[in-house]
Amino acid sequence: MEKNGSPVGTQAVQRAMSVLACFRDGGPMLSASDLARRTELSTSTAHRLARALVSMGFLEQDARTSRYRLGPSMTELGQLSFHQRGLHRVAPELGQLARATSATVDLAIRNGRYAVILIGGSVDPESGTGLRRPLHSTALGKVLLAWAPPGEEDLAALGPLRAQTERTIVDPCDLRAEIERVRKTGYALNDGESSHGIRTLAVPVLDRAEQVRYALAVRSTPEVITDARIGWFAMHARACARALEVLLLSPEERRVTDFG
Amino acid sequence: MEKNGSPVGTQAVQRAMSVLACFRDGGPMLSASDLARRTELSTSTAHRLARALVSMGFLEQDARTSRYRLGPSMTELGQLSFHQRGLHRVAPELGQLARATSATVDLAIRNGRYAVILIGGSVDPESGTGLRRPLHSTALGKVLLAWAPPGEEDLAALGPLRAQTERTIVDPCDLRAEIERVRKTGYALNDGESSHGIRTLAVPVLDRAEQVRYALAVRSTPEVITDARIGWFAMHARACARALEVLLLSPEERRVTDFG
DNA sequence: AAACGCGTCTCATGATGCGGGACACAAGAT
DNA sequence: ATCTTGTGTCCCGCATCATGAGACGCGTTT
Repeated sequence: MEKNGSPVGTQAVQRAMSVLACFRDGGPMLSASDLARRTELSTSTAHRLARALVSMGFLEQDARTSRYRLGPSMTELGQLSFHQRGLHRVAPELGQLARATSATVDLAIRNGRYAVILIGGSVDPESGTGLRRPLHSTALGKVLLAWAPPGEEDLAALGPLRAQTERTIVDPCDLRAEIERVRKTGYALNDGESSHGIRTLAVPVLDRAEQVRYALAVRSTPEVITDARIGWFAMHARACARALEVLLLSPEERRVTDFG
Repeated sequence: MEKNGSPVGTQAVQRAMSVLACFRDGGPMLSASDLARRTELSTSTAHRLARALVSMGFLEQDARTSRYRLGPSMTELGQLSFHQRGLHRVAPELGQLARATSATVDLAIRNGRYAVILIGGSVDPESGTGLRRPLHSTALGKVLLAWAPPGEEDLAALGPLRAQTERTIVDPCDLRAEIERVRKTGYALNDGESSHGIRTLAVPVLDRAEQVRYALAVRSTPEVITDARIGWFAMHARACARALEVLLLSPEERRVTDFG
């Protein structure tokens, strides 16, 4: 994938993972040649890796079309990690925030050069569970950059800052300044920088080590999130973030009819 | 993992996946040497694989303890596959069944030699999201065996049928007969075969190809699920299963405040 | 019919992953 | 204090393993 650090010792593994990573952007079902194209591997290699992944349940192959999709092991380990993070407990809180603000609410984590929305409540193509958003042009991303853990705060590692709209911050210096502002004010704003007529406000969510692990965002139009009401939205978002922090900290506790 | 088919061409990948698989049974955080022990790999290899997985976000390493846990890519792809399967839409239905029957409800998928609970609403150690249950000693497992897809119906591949209680079916012939009965009646029963004083009833959930993809179970004590009421529970479970089938088939449709 | 695209498999080659071993560090045990 | 045991980390030569060209059969398109 990235031509970076890890020099040797793991080529096959990296390639296998990049096969899995295809499903992030590609549709839910990909053919063997799709995989070969997307990963830029030879068909033999892609095919062999896919078979290996199938044999361990990380992919599964449709009997009729012989196309691949993410397999039960992926769902299993994903659910496991979702629960180990305690994320199943936060959904009700997010719904409450969505209703209180009449906005779309997303919870995201950083994964490499992207903010990944783990729980999201919208159908619009820029929000919703599973989506990967750029770090420099979204409120979620700015929050995750502003309090990035040591080793991940390098803006140069983001590569060229692609413009999504004419308001997108494309100059690294401007981005640095913006991120400094986010750190000062405690929240990030995206005012039409990733798509026209959409305004997003995001705040950090801390883990037990007091490090920013997730970002919480409310999205709506500038008519709803007006300049005058930004403070109000920030307050609500932060209150929700604090509630999430408590939920994520607290030990396991479920009832029989809980299905978050 | 299994010493089966795939002869060559994928050793590194299989090993990397078996590193990930450690987290199924092990705790949420494992040290490098834990991984080496569980995978039966040399410490060098386990370490190198773990590093590779970290570099791609499939694992993450705690800065303080240098132990590993499942990483954001795992959560991301897991959530993606969870949504691609449409599973986020079924939780309310499961909750309703749980309330209607005053029982614990679990939805499971087959993964190799296990039934994996993808959504479960209980704290008891035999139920709940993420758990792996044997196929031969659970109602969920019997359902998944009874309508196994071609290539997975071989009971011999299950290995020795380990006894959980004195009622567990350990003879392959008995299991074959039991499975035949499940096919005939349309539901499976587990009456203290995996743990004393627990009775479970499971029914199949079909996908769009009319194949059994999931199993749905209600669990309680024999005092609740009495012999006389088994039919009633089966009916309710099947009704819920049908509702799930419709939900899983229907195209994407969410509202802003949905947080399944 | 011919030309494509696709999924699948084989096989010789050498690049790649392997693990013994070394080192540093920490926490008990003697 | 010194030894012991368990860690996490990294190097580096050897040979095992992954690699990709190519072949084959099968549909669909031209």
